Amino acid sequence: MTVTSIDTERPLRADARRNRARIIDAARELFAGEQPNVQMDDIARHARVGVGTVYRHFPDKEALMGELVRQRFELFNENLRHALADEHHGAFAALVGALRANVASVAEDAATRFAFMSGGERVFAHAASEMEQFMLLANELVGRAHRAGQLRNDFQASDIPMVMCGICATIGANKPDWDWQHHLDLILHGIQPPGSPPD
Amino acid sequence: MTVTSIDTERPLRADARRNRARIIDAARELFAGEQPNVQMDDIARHARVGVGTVYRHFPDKEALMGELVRQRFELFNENLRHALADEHHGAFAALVGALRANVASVAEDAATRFAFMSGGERVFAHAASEMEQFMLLANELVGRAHRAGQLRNDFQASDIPMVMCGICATIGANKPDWDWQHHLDLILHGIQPPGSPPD
DNA sequence: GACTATAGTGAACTATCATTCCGCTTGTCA
DNA sequence: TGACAAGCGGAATGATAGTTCACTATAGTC
Repeated sequence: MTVTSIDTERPLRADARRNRARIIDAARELFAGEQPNVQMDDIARHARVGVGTVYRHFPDKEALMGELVRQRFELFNENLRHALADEHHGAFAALVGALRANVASVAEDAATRFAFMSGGERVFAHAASEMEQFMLLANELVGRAHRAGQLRNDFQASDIPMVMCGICATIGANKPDWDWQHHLDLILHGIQPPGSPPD
Repeated sequence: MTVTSIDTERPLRADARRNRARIIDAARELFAGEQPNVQMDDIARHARVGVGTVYRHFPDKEALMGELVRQRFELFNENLRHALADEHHGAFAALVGALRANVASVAEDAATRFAFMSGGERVFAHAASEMEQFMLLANELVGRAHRAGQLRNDFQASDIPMVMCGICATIGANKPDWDWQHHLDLILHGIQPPGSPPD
C-alpha cells in the first residue's frame, strides 16, 4: 500500500493531462477492436497525437498496456466488492455474478486478455497492487462460499485468474462457433460441490 | 478426403527426406521448450541445416507449424479412437480419458497451443482433414456419453476444442501456481449432468 | 507581453525476423 | 564415372514495429 509517486512532483500541465487521457482511451478502443496487433503509431494516430507524445507519457508499450490492465483490475475489484456487499443472494451466487461480470469486462479488452495469456510479467507489474487487492477480495469471496458449503473443496481463489485466463483464450480465438459464455457456464457448473442440485 | 499430392511426383532424395525429418523434429523440440518465440533460424540451426533448406521443405513458417499441428491432431485422433474402442469403462470415462490424453499431449507442443489460441486459420488449414476426422470422432464419443445420460445436455462436440483452447492458455501462461490438470478437472466436473454423484 | 519549463512532433533509427537468391554440393541413374 | 537434376547454405534483403531525438510549440507565471 505504498504510494510511489512523490508528493512534491508537479501536476501535469493541462494539455498533457488531456493527451494522456486521450492516449489511454485510444489504446483502449483499439485493443477492444478487431485487429489483433495494435501498434504504437496506430494508438498515436487514433489519439490525434504524435508517437513521441505517447512515449512522453509511457516509457514503452508495455507500460501503456500495463496501465490498461491496471484500470481493468480496478473494474474487476469493483465487481468483487459489489459481490461481497450483496446480502440478497447466496455466497455462491455472489461469486458467480462477480465472475460473469469480470469475464464480460475482459471480453472487451484485448490488452488484458493478452496480459493474462502471455504471463506478461512486465505488464502485470504495473498493476501489482490492484492484483494484490484482487486476490484478497477473491479469497474473501471464495472463503465465504466454502463456508456455506457451496463450492468444491478443491477450488481456491488462485483458480480464478487461471480460469479467467482460459476464457480469455476462448474469447481471443474469435471463432464464431465458440461461445465463451458457455465455456464459463461449464466451469461454473464444475466448481459446485459434487451432487449439487440442478440449476 | 481429396489427395492433393500428385502420385507421379518423384520421391524425395534420401538426404532431403532425412533433412525434412530433422527439421520437423527440431521444430517440435524447440516448440516444446521454454522460449516462446521460436525462429526459423533457430530451427535450422537446431536441425543442423541452413535456413534455405527449411524453406525448400516448407513454403513458410506457417506451413511448418501446420505440419506440427497436423501430426499432433493425428495423435489426438488416436486417443479418440482408443477411447471409442474401450469396452471396459463407461462412455463418460472414455471421453474423460481421451480429453486427459489430448491435453497432456498438447502440453508438450507450443506450436499446437499457439494454433489453438490464435485462431490461426492458415496453420489449421494444413491439418484440415485431420481436424475433420477429429470432429467426427469427437461427435461419436460425445453422442455415446449423451445416450448414456452421462453428459450435460448442453455439452457438444464443438465444445471440446474450445475447452482445449482454454487449457492451452493456462499451460502456455506458464505460471507456477496455475495447475492445468486442476483446470481440466474443474471442467470435467462441469460437463457432467446436474446432480451427478461425487467422484 | 516575455520567459521558460514542460510538452508535442514525426522523420529517422534500430532491432527483429521471415524470406529470398544464387553459387555450390551431392544423390541418382544411365 | 560422368551428367545433371535435386538439394543445400547462409549472407543479403525486406518488412514490420518499437523507440529515439533534435527541433518546435505552448501553458503557466511574473
